[in-house]
Amino acid sequence: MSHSAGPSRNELLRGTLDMLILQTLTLQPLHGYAIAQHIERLSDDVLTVEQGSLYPALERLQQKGWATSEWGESPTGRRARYYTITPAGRRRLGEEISSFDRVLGAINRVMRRA
Amino acid sequence: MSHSAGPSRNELLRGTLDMLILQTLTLQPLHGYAIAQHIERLSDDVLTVEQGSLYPALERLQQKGWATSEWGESPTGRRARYYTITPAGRRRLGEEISSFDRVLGAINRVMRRA
DNA sequence: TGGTATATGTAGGCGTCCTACCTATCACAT
DNA sequence: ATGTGATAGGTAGGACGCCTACATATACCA
Repeated sequence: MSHSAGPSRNELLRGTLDMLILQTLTLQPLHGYAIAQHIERLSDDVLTVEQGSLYPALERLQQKGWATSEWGESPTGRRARYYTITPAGRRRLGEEISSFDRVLGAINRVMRRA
Repeated sequence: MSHSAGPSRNELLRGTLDMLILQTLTLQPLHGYAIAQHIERLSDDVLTVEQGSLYPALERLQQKGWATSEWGESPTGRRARYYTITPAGRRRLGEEISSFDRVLGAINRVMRRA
């Protein structure tokens, strides 16, 4: 175990993982482990990306045609699968952002702070 | 059917329904159907609250002690179960709002718009 | 020699939501 | 009178997305 005690609370809004991964891949192709680290660090460790969520998500993105992958070598010299966002993936990301903002605005109106 | 064709897209962020219901109940005790309408209308019909989501959610809230209910009569003269938020429910609502804002801030940082 | 970080994955379970259904009452139009 | 739509409450079954836990392997360092 790398961190202190306490039940690691589930800090990820359901349905946002694909968006976060696609956004991360707009910067550069990355392997899964690095994608997770990037999301966790940019979020100041508020978000956690478990392997059991990450790899199925990456599999989904490929099946939908939003990312491709190929084996490569990480900076540390280990084998790693590098993921690249596709043009369809960029379009999809735009749609997910729009939808997210739309729903978020709606939530804020219900919460009386729009 | 009351609305036009097309697969009614799932417009509700997973995990936010309890928060939206509790927030609605801070205004006044309401019955389930009216809660759903209130959320839908305040959200400009962006959010939809299906009965299959609503009633299990209300059941959850009662089991957790965040709301109580009693039978009453709606303005239209029909029998209706009125839900009231408890003090514990108000505390819970505060926690859910804090958590939501924390995660939202984190997402915005990852999406590079914090 | 063993532990930690890196790296990829799978299996099984769980909660939340949706679809689809059912019942019932009341208002209103046909 | 008949039926349609809005109001009102509910259940059953399944899909989906995430988590926990496990399994494997390599590189590096103490």
